[in-house]
Amino acid sequence: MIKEIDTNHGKIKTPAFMPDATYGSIKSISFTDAFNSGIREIVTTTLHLEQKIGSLNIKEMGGIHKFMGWQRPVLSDSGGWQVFSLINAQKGSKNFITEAGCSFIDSKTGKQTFLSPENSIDIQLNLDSDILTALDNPIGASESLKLRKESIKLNTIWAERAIKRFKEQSSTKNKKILGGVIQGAGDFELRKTSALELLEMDFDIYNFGGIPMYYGESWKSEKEYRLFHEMLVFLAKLIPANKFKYAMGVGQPKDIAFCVDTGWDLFDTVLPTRNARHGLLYVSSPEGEEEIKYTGSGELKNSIFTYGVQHLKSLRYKMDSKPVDSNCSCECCKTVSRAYLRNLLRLNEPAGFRLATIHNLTFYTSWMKLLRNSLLEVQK
RNA sequence: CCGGAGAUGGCGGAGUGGUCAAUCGCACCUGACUGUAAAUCAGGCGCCCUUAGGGCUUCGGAGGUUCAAAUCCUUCUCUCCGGA
Repeated sequence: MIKEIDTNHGKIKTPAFMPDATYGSIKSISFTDAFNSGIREIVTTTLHLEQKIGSLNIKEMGGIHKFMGWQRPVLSDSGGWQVFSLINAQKGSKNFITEAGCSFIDSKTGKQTFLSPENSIDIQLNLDSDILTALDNPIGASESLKLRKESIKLNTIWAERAIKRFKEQSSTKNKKILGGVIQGAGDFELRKTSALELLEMDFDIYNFGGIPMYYGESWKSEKEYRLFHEMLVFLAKLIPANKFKYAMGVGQPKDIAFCVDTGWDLFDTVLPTRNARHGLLYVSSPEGEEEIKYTGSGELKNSIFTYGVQHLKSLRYKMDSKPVDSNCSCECCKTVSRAYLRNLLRLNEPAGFRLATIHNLTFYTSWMKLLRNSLLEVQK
């Protein structure tokens, strides 16, 4: 469904895709580039900003919008993902999690940052982001049931403490929005428990803390990929219609289409930006190496969405003088050939990263527009 | 001309009797990437067989020693350094 999220820095038209500006920057492009690529809202990360810059410093500099030079909505992630990727997945490191919170050590500087549900909120308020996220505690499906249950319990406790702090600190004139993150890996019962406990707390947004639901490669098997989709459908049904649904880390264009089809509103992923740097370009389907297709089955019943992909560093583009996508009007497609961009990327030239990123973000924003228009058609 | 050093797979550069089709880096090829510790990572990279594995031809050229040579010997060619 087409909805709007009203923030201090403008309205977000959903379904919306927000690129990740993890360190306060969308890698290899400027915010002007992002805007010109159709981006209207972005995600940034609490832990990284706190660790590298310091939220109090950013507050002193006038807040994250002024600091970055971006006057549109900013969503801050809580640092919960780092709990998973930097602590759970790296056993034996000096990082740790307790009920109080979690500690991260910057491997490059040795600097320790402690994140609790409360100070994660404080940090995000210092940043002055528009949409905040409660500190969450993800868990992998390969852990024991006992551990998974404990993890969900802690996730709920943290969420409760986060929303309490949020309500204490937020002023009425400065409207802020808070999201709570549903965890539970690939287990429907645990997900349901997590969702119902969080629903009692009345967050503005409910987040799917999901991708990846599994450690290693296994989650990409057909069976688990199906489970991932089933889980998204399952959770979407549990979340009331007056709440926004944010599928964190999702994902591939076809998965975003699937999520939009099943009622999810917000998305973020590093795929378009990272893949751009690595030479994987998203294009309209006739221009790609193979057709990737999503056929609507929910709200978007009877609609078909297709696109393609180019491994631009491949030899096959060496002498290709066509633009990356002749149906695209971004700076990249208007000015350079595949062959030239391929060269820039192979040489790790920043100019190549920039053009490829601009292209992929333009693709993503067009994709979202396509999905939104399809929803509008259906709603008529 | 004399003395010294050296010639290794696209390049750089290990290896000085068997475990060497030959470490490693670069380049090259293919693939991955999902709330970014990612300009990253994985695999391939003499030829042939679809893989496990096997077969074949390689370490400047030619010849020799040895059960066995990129590795030892002889010789030729070339390169670099020093001295006339």
